[in-house]
Amino acid sequence: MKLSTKGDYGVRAMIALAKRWGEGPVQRHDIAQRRQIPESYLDHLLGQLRRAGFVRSTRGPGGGHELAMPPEEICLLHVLEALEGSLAPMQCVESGRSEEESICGQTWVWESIYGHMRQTLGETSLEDLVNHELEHEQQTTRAGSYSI
Amino acid sequence: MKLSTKGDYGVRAMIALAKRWGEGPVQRHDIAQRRQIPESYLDHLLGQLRRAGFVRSTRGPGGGHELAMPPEEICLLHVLEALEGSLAPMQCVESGRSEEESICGQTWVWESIYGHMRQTLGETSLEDLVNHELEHEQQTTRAGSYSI
DNA sequence: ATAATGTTGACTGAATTAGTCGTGAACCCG
DNA sequence: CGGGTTCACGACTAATTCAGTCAACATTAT
Repeated sequence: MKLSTKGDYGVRAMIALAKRWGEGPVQRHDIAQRRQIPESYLDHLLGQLRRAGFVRSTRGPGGGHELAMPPEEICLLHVLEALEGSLAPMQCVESGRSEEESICGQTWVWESIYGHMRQTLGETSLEDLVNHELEHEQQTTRAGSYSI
Repeated sequence: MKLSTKGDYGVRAMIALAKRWGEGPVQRHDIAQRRQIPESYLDHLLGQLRRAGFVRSTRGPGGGHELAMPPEEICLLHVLEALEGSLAPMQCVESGRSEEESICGQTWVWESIYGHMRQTLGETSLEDLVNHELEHEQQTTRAGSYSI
């Protein structure tokens, strides 16, 4: 039941872009370094995200990548599905074949879990993730600020 | 985010055993056939389930496998964890390392999803699965009973 | 004894994942 | 124009995991 690194990395990259929303293109190299993603691999992910319409890229000096829409309009579910395809934990959950149901016997449980997962991921936008991260940063900054 | 066939097959096998609870040992061959599991692979799964204490096996003629405790005392979560190890969708969800949090940025979402998943799987016993299956069988039987 | 059954671990093939690399294309600047 | 910067794409590879087989062995009923 692991999320692949593809999904993980992809979301990290999107968070990185969301954090710079409105500040012009961010370079691949920059994203890779900040979020610890192999740069040449990041290429593929950005490609998929661009084709899915979430990212806009410009070449040449001063080029880079940026979100194609505001962070609050992009939810985790769509990003992950663009990268990984369906997140369904079992075949029969997606296909809904009742023939297999009698052999498998657990479809209904996984359907429930999958439904909840989709809802949670669907309700969480990049903006939420960024805000959450900013809060966390404030805390650690405040804690360390005695050292001035 | 797929569940491996190991987990799927293992649960199928446990349902098969739960359905025969109290009727003595069931043979590997029987389980494999009913639930469409490769018989030699089922071996491994039963081994793991036995070592985890869910299944009791007896050798020799008339031998086979049976649950080591009543179906209502075995939940899906424990069965799956015995087979697959942790079901955590990401490393950092399990380890709870806050250093990675700042790079990954999505841990809290997955923690929530994982928590819900564990709760659902923990609340679902083999008995529940068997009952659900019996209800479903009744429906299909009733629907076809005009053919007498 | 012997036949039926479970037990174990080594082994293998296939599939998927996780990348790398090279070439090319667009763009900017002088 | 020409050279440096940056993305774009596809071919290729390495590593890992998954799924499954097989053979030798242990235990028990009769």
